[in-house]
Amino acid sequence: MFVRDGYEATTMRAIADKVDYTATAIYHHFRSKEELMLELATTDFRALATAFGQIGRIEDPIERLRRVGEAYVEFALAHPMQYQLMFMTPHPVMTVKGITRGDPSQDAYAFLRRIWEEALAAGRVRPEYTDAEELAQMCWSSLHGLLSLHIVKHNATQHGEQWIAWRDAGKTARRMSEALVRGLTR
Amino acid sequence: MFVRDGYEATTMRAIADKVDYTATAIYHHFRSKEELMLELATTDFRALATAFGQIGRIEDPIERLRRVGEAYVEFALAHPMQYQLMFMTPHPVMTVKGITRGDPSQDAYAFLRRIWEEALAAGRVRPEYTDAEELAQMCWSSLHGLLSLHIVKHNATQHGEQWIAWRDAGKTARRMSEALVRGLTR
DNA sequence: CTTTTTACCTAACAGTGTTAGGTATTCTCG
DNA sequence: CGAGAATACCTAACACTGTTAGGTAAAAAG
Repeated sequence: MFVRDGYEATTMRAIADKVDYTATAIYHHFRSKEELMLELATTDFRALATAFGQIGRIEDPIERLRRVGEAYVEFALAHPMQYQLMFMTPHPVMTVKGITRGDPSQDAYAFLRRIWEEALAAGRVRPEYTDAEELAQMCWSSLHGLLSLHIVKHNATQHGEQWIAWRDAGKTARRMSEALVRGLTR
Repeated sequence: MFVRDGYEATTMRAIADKVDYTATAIYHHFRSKEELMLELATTDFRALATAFGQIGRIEDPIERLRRVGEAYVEFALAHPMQYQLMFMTPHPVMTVKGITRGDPSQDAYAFLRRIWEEALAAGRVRPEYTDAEELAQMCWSSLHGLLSLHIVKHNATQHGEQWIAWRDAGKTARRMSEALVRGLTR
């Protein structure tokens, strides 16, 4: 229901009706609506983290970059609601259970930044770019933009007309990343 | 109040209190909360549209692309709430007053697509990219990603810790666009 | 077999956007 | 100028939201 109708549109009473309980019964198992949503999302977030752990072993930083992008896109498209919760809500829940930030194997952003640090050290980057933080933010932003637009567009087209002839998200994301990396490296 | 606290957090009663009226008084001037917000946003949206009209006269498509990106970024950073309303909410208000879609001088996306159509016709694009729609979506997405992350990060940091060492949005946007365009053109 | 914990319910609260119905004030025009 | 109409605003209230208080029956513990 969260994925189909969105967080706001899914009411506690509607959830309770679905499982033949009262809304108040839910509060004996979860402290709040937010915590319920979070509990549902946590499993999938951990799956993303472990996928990153696998990728961490790849030697070539640019190849690792491609793979981490792929995994990220795959996650966002498979779990749009979780993605929305994590990166598109004004009140992001900072500390998702079991995901400590700062640890590259679990924190997507720090992982991405480290890749660029290695690429910089290896002399693979164009001279005008020297800031790993900036490079990471560029890469993340471009993918996030495509994914978030696809997610809100998907929600919007359920309730009306479609405006733009959207191309396949996964394919466009890959080709965009290729172009961006081509423009950043030498 | 909409810009400072966000759309949801700004209640009709709070707005009414601020101007020493009752909440119901507002409904004699605006049909709903959404229409009130829209009325406030419309002025700024038109400003963006006219800015695009000015840029439309530039000959070189790539130079025009740079300028349209600049104007877009400037708008988003100056009017974060309007930007959020337009591109980041699941229920986008499709028909903003005075902005008819499909018209390149007013519709940002169609404008961007036309630029790439011209660039393709002029042979300025790498052979692996032949779809103006895809090219437009890549450019728009990358800027949107950076801007939307900055906007939600700005909202988030008001209520707590900051997570990422964000670089200046305008500068990063420009350098990212440069890299992307470099990777797309020849 | 008693006691405590658990699981669930009915009512209700405080808050939201919004509407119905009524009352002054202002405007229109003969 | 003055009667009628339109406007501007108010108080109550509705339907909905997440959430809490307090009570009841069943299950678990000792």
